[in-house]
Amino acid sequence: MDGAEQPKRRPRVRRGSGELTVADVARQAGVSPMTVSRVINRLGNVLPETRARVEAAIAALDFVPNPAARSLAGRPQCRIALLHSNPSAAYLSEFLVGSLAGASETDAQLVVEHWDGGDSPVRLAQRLTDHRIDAVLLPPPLCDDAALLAALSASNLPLAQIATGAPVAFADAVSIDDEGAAHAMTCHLLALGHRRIGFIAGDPNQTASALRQAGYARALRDAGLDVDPDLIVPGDFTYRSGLDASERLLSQVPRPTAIFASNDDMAAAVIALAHRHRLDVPHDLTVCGFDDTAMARAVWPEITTIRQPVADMAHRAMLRLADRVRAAASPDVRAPLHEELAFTLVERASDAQPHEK
Amino acid sequence: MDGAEQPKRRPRVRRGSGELTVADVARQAGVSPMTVSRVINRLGNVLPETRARVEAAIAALDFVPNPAARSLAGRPQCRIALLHSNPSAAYLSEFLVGSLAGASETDAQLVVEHWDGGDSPVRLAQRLTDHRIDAVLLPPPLCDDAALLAALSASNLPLAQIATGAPVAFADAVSIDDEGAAHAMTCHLLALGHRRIGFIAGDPNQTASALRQAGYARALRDAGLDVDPDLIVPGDFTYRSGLDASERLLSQVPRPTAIFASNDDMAAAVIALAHRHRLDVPHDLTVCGFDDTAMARAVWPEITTIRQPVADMAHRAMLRLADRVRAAASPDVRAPLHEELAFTLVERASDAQPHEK
DNA sequence: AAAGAAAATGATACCGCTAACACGATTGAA
DNA sequence: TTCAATCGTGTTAGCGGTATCATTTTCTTT
Repeated sequence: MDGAEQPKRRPRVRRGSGELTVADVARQAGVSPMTVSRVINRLGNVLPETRARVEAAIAALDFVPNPAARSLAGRPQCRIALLHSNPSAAYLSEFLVGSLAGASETDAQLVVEHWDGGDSPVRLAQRLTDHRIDAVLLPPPLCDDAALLAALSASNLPLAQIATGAPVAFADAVSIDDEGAAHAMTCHLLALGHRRIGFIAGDPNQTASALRQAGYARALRDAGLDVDPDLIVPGDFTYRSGLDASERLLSQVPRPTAIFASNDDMAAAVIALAHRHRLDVPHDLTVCGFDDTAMARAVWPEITTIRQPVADMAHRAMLRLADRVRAAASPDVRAPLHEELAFTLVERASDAQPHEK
Repeated sequence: MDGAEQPKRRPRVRRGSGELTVADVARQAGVSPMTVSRVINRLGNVLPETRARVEAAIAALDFVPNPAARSLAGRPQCRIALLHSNPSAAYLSEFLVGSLAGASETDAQLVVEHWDGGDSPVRLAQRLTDHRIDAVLLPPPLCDDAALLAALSASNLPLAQIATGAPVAFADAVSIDDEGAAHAMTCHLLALGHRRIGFIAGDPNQTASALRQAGYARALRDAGLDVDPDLIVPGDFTYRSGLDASERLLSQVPRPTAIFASNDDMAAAVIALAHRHRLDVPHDLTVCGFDDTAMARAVWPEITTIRQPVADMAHRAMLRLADRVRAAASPDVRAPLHEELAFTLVERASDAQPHEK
């Protein structure tokens, strides 16, 4: 041993979690870490052959980049709020599942915020920016609140409306064709042979309601039938309103042979009331709903309804917002995009051909 | 200018997002960044006076530490899976909201995973560890699946059972006192004056079912009443089963004056059937449920039920798991903790005193 | 074919925070 | 009084990526 004093520092203890890093992949592929990063992020200027080698290495090692490091190293953080008004809304869980999937895909953080209208929209916007929220996801019914939309937009927050009937110019929107779906359902009832079809409208404050009613009316007209105003009764999407509405419909003479409710809760109410009137569903009365929420399969008979791909919608909206937040600095701010996803008519047990008396 | 060549590198462009850092706080407080970190993480060995100064600086600047940097700098990552079997279960959204709150508090990542029993439990465990899941949150009914629990535990994954009736020794558990809650509800019915109280049992595969039934029976015995086996009918938590069960109860002579269903879906079915029998709820028949899911407020009259603080439960479980994952390296592995949260009896419109005929 | 432009890749320095260690100031024990 | 243990705080070196610039290679162009 020489007399020179040893350097004081000993080799530091590794803190690393032992997980793979870009360096491991780089070694395996015989390139530099930077090239690996380029491949991962699909940045151009990588020879196809190199890219292939790196991709092979990634696959071989089953490498997953560390999101924390990623976001720390320059990629802007991205916190997206899901603003809801009703924590027990039936669609919320599907909503969350979809958003969460989108969030983890884009390495965004999902923050669930609640707003019941107690604060003013402006205060809410303030609260959100204080919480460093970068964008907001708006499920119904909040997606149709004009004052809210205005306030959030004024705070320069990118917005996404989900399942709205009236997309605004300054927000992204993902929805289904409510009018078309209601049209399809009505056609389905017509095809079964129904001619007197009652319709229970939805909450007039939600934009989708009018669209659904329009689809119903168009289908009747297309079939050469008159739209009888007596067969259209108001509702507000609650079970209770469905009870009142169906009472009005079922007391008519002649009674409608089918009732199309604007959502499943009201459809469930129709079934309950029909049973109280000693009517068999679907033998004496066909009932159908809209949304395919848990209620549709909770009751008996299970309700024929329109399925909205809620999880998908939330997923798409999430990706779109993350994109927008990350691209905010760049010059090419894309115009808001209004996307329409396909709905499905799911036939269950509450519909049948009209019964000849 | 001197002739020496300028260093090639120019000052780098700042990539920072302009957000505050520990350094800013340190400057403001006149200490080093490390001391700020110590204060934030409540590590000991900081003079109270220094701590106060730092805390003041944090408050003044409204500083929030960057979670990405935090986890990158050593704190072990923490990915927790919420494993569910039914994406549209009524409680799932509350569940997610609570878990998400816990996740953001502890800087853990929540991953939602679905399992319908298609894969073997062992394969599932494999899949989870492949996805680098560190711990698993189990809501009902999965929290009672013995094979699943065994497989996950064998993979060394910390587990938390939520709302289970039978906590296992090797998992954390957060639940309510199902037996006590059922007892309380039954006492409530007795206090109203009911003596013939029907009971609809829950799915025998879920451990909470037996507890609820036991609570019902104990309350009757406490009141000096016999437990009439004819008044206890089986169910499986579905609306459909509630329909069958209540048919059996309502056809008895004398008819029960109250029916206590083990969950809200079945209670809703009781109401529907009662209406079909031209019975007014609650005038002719008192109905109550359990869980306080969306169904309880969807139907009319709204159902008197037992509220489980699902969001809180998920929240607590989440914190516990994050703790456990982070403490995994340390020697003092705490014993699993079984926690019991308070329930609430929420009175709505489906109960009343028995009506004298 | 030489010079120049463009493309591919590498090297370096961070992002914001904290583990590990260093070090001066107290405090306590011998 | 001297030396060691302790405490409070500062210093250094990463964590695992990526922005930026440097360098090398390849392809044009005249």
